[in-house]
Amino acid sequence: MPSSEPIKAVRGMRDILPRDRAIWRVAEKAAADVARSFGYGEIVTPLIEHAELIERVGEDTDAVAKELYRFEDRGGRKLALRPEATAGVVRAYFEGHLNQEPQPARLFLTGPMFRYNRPQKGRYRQFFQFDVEAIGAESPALDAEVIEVAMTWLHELGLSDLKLDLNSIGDGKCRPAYLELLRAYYRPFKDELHGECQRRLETNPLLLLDCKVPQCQPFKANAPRVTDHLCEECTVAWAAVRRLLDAAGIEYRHDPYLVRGLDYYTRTVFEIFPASGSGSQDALAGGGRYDGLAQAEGWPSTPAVGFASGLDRVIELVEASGAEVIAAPVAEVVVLADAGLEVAAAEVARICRAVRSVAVDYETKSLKAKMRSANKLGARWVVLLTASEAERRVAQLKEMASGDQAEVAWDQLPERLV
RNA sequence: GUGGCUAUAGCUCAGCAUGGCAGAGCACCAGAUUGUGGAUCUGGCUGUCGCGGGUUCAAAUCCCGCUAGCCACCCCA
Repeated sequence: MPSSEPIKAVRGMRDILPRDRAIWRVAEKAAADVARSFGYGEIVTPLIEHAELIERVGEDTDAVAKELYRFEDRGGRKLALRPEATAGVVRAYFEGHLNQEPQPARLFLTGPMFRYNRPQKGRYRQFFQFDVEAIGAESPALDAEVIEVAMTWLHELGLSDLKLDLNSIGDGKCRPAYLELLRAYYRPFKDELHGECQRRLETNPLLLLDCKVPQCQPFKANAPRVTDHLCEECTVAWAAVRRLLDAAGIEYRHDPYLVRGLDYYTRTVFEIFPASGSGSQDALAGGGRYDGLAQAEGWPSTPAVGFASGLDRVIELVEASGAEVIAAPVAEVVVLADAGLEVAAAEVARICRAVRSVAVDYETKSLKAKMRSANKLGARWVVLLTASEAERRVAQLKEMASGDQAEVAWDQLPERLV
C-alpha cells in the first residue's frame, strides 16, 4: 500500500511504450529514408537553446509570450526548450560552417519539441517533429523539392488522401506595398472586425486573411490578393514552384488566405492536411520559405526553405487509417529453468543469443505459468532446463507453433533455432 | 489562456438522479491436467471510489476548491 500518491507523468508529457514504439520506428525510418533519398543529411541539435534565439525568431507572438518553456540554468543563463527546429538548425548551419560547403545545405532532423500549450488529443507539451530544411539557396525548385519530400514521406506511410494548400506572400520588396493596399481595403470595415483584428489592421494586416472569427469572414472575398501584387522576382518564383509541382504530379490548391505572421517569411507558404478531415485545421505538415530568418538571428542574410511535421499527429492518423504494424515479439526464445539454475539458464540464453533474441524467465512460478507467459509474449521457442539436464549440458527445445519438443545439446541450440 | 464533459479494481466501465454493505466484464493467480502454452470449465486475489475540504447520524453519490484526461476554441514561431 503506497504511503502517498504515486508520482505521475508531468501534464502534457507521455510515454511511448514498447508496443507503440514499432509504429514510431516505421514513421521515423520512413522520414529518414525519404529525406536521404533526396540528398538530405541528418542533423541533431540541442533541445536547449538561448531564450533569445527563440524570442527573436518568434518576436512578440503569443507563442513566445505564453508557450515557451523558459528557465535559467545554474550559471544564470536565460534558456529555453526548443519549440521548433528551424531556429536551431539555422544556427547550427552557421556555427558548423555549413555555409562554406556546397549550397544549399540539405538537412533533416527528428526529435522532441516543447510548447506549453493546453494538452488535448494529438497535442502534447512534448511532441515530435520531422523537420526538413534546405539552407543557402534561393531556387524555387527547392520550395517544390521540400514539398515533394513531405508528400513522399506521408505517402510512404500510407496517407495518400492529402490536400496541399499553397500560397506566396511576396518578399521585402513587394510585400510592404501590398500590406498598404490591404490596410486601405480593410480600414472602412474596421469597426466591424473583432477586437484582435482591429489591432492587426495596423500592426500585422496579413493576419486578417487568416482570421477564423465569423464576423471577419465576409470581408475576405474582396480583399486584394497578395499573389496579384508580387514583384517581378516573386512572380517568377511563384510560377516556377507551381510548374515544378505540376511536373512532379503533386496536386495543390491555391489558398490566397494562407499566410505567416512574421516578417522573415518570404514567398512560398504551404500546409498539408488530411483531405477527408472535415475541413479540420489540423495540419499534418507546414512550411515555406524564410529568406529573412538567418538575418533575424544575427547571421548574414541567407535564403532557406523547409517544413516541419508533427509525428504525433501523423502517427495517430496512420493508426486511425487502420494500418497494422505488427510488433516484433519481445523475445523469440524464452529460457525456462527450475529454481537454482539461474547461472545455467543465463549461459544457455547467451548461447542462443548468437542467432535469436532471448529472454530468461527467472520468476519462481510453476512451469505451467511460465509456459503461459512465454506464449503470451509471442515466443517462437522455449528452452526448458532441469538440474540433471543442466548437468549434462543439454536442454529441451520446444517449438511453440508445432508443439514439437526434443532434447538438444547446448552447443547445438543455435543451429536448431531456424 | 477560455468554455464544456469526465475521473470508481491492472484495463474498460456500471452504480450517483432520490445519500444507507464497493460491483461486472476483461486481465492476473490457482485448480481441473502427477513439472509443458493456446480452447473450455471451476475457484481466487486486487479499491485512498483522482486529491483536499464542506453538508449529514451516514457521502462513490450532494456542495466548494485543486489536479489530471478528453472535446471545442485559441495557438502552432
